[in-house]
Amino acid sequence: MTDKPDDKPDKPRRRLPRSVREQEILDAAVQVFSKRGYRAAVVDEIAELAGISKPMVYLYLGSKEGLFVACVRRESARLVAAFREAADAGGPPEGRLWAGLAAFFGYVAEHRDSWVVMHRQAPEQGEEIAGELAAARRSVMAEVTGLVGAGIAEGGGGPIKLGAEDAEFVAHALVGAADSLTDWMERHPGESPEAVTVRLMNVMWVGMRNVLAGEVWSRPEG
Amino acid sequence: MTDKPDDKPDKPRRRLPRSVREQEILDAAVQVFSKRGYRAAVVDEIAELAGISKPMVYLYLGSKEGLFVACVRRESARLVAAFREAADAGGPPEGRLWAGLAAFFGYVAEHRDSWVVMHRQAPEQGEEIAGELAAARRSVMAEVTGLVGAGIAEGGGGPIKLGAEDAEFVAHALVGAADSLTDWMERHPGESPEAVTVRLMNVMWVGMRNVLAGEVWSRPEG
DNA sequence: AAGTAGACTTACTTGCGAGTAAGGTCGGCG
DNA sequence: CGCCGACCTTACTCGCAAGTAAGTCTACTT
Repeated sequence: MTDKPDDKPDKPRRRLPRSVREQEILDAAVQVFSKRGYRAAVVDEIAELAGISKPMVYLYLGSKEGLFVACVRRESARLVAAFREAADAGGPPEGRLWAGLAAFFGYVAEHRDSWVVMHRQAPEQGEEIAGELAAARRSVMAEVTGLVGAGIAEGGGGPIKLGAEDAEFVAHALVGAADSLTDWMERHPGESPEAVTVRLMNVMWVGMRNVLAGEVWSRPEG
Repeated sequence: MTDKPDDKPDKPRRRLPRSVREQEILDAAVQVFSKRGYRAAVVDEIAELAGISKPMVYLYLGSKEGLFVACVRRESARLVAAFREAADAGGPPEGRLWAGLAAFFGYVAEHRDSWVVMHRQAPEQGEEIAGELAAARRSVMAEVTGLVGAGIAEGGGGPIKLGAEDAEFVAHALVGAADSLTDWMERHPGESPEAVTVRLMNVMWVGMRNVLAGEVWSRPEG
């Protein structure tokens, strides 16, 4: 409790190498940006949460904007990595899509801040920020589109022909649904990410499969 | 309407009754909030866009927060009204869901600002704001859940039993997919809201229908 | 015409938060 | 030791934007 000068660093000002401290700053920034949004986030709060003072943040990350961009880059890379690792396993596209989505839900459930930061920011100022957010979304979307496209190609023997545009459409629908379902998951803590994935596959994959098989829906009349 | 027969049409410094001016302020506010996000939006800009000066905004709406809340209330009421009007027509739940979703896409395509304001704001500060946004989302979700539930009940003759929880799940997936697809629509201006709705129904409704008929998807094997 | 109420403005005050200057502390190494 | 480079701080500046005080203008009533 009482701080000994050098024996047991219970909670003294730890002196950390830059590489470590930078990651801690990013950890704190993701939390605060996620909670408050970019504009309402206060750099002082991020610094305090990281256990240092504001000038360190500016020394290491340059500016609030640079800090945010670094967050988005790191977090989107993490999500894409999680998705890819799960989906890169062999097997049919169906199983790989399942694995990818399950990884997605698992990631979002466990790192909710990360997801909110990279996907739920208002289209606020800054060409730089807008571009970085767009890039992050695009990279996630590209992963999903790839898998969906593979699924379409596999089921391509039927009477319906679907192309790249359709894969993009389904990918958008899937990602949007997944995003919205993270809210649903919060109100249903009993449901595991895997269970949610199965539910989603039941609605969307079965639909796609049957469309490919020829069961096309069309507007009743009116 | 009728031009005053006095001086320049260049600067028509119109004097408007409060009820009218308030609506113009809200129109401007929705534009600016949508473009910049709540926190980055500047009241002066809203006032200028509405053709008046800042104190009028405060006189009529009380505060920036009050202004935002009023926007969210008005816009979400509009969207719900559009959805309800389309979906209240008779016919099978399937057709009503189609009509509701088509109205939704139509609304979002035509009043993009409105949608962005009520659904894409960061979870910024303010219990008041957070509550209002949550209420807006809930009212939209409730509409969709109702229709989906009706669809489930109609198809309830099959071997699979789905309940209120499942309707809520599907509604979340639908709304999220619809939200994300508004981005897709921006890159495919050729696709009408109706066409997008048909695509979405093909993926999701067909899936739901077949799940109800017994075609359950389950995870291949790990 | 004179009075009044409500629409509208200019010109502030105030606080907050991004960014910075200037320096403090600590460990290692000649 | 003494100094160097890294980590880290206190204590500012300064601009921007929320909110307001105090008044002006005009349409309408009597």
